[in-house]
Amino acid sequence: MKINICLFDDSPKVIESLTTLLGLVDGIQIVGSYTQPNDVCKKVKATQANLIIMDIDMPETDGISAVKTLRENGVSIPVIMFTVFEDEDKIFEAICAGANGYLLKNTEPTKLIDSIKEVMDGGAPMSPIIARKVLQMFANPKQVLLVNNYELTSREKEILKQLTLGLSYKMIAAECEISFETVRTHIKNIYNKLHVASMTEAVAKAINENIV
Amino acid sequence: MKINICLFDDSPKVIESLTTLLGLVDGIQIVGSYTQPNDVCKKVKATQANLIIMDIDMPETDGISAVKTLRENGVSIPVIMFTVFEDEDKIFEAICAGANGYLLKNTEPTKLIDSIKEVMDGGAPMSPIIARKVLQMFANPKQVLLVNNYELTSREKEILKQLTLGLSYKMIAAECEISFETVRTHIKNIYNKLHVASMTEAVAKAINENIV
DNA sequence: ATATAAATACCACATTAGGGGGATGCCAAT
DNA sequence: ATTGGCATCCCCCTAATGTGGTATTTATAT
Repeated sequence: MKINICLFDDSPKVIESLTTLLGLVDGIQIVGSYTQPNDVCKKVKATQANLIIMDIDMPETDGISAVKTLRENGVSIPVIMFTVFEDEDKIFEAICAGANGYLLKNTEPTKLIDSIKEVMDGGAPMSPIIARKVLQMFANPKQVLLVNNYELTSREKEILKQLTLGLSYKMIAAECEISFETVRTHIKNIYNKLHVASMTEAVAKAINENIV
Repeated sequence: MKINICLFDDSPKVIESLTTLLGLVDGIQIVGSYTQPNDVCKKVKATQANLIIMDIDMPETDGISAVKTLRENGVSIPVIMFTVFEDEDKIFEAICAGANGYLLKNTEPTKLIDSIKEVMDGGAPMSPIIARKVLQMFANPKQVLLVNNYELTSREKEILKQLTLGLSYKMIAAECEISFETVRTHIKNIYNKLHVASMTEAVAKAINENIV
């Protein structure tokens, strides 16, 4: 089965060289190339592509948003990010957006072709540096965590933790061996610091922002 | 610079075939092979290896624990997991333990050699299926690890979603344009299905298990 | 020595949430 | 034709939360 590629890159040079390179390979053809991913869904559908190669840094719409748009619209054909960025933010965002591969622009032609085949076989080709960083981020998600400092005291954090476990005021009082009223006081203070007004909001915030 | 490999695999056959294969490659040599990773730090140090290939399923000590032990003892030389397991749990654990690559045992010899070179160049070689799964886990860490089917109806999910946003019964009623009592009924049903008895538990479960 | 922050505790009052019912209309599957 | 699931609505009653206060003790910092 033929591999039909839809290419997005703001640099005509890149489009040209990829077109030349991939044109030489049997079973691979570029069926559409665009310098910006506006109306990305339409463009992809029009070309009947079964693989997308997407630059990240483009004027107007960036490639990561474009991938997000595709996925939100139910387009599930594989996308390889093709970019110069190797910082963790971009990698993280691209993967979360739904990219299936991440290659740096300095990738050698033969590697690029291998990667295209690999992604079509259900793989997830990544440049070595990228793969290493992905594993690091995976193993050590702390860096990716949100920075939030609500200046909760240790007791407050402890009680917030109990809330996220579904304990009631009474149960927390028993658990911490303090009075019911003290629990109420702490929770009032927690609400003030988190700017919330209910247990559910506090719990949602605590879990989502990894406070506890 | 020579690549000196320390190999751990409980199957003598695997050790033999890898020794034969890698022996043919210039610049690569196996400097130690063991059928179990007991005293893994000592063994690795003794062989002066600069790369470890580690099976997962071994009697006594498993390969993932061995990697953990190495990392805890400050041994930072790259480790490639070499295994038949392709389930998410094992992949996840191996990476978190500190593995730098993850290859399936059906990897072709040429790919294996490429991967060894790649990991020594700072990459993170993974078999295509593994790479794909890593990205999936990365993009959506919760969904992959948990299988939840509480059989909530779409309306119930909608209301549970509102709960996680911190809305009260009243506010949900207004938002969904249904009566307060209907909201209560839905929430009672949600609690039954989730086996919880309070908003906080429901919210915590919903967020943690990615139900909404 | 004295603010300051944290943890503790209490009261009063209003609002919200939770558990037990029962009931109706709609729609799809049998 | 009837059953079952879903969404809708209502009632009663109790328990739990939220909001507004005030107050004591202890440890730490100025």
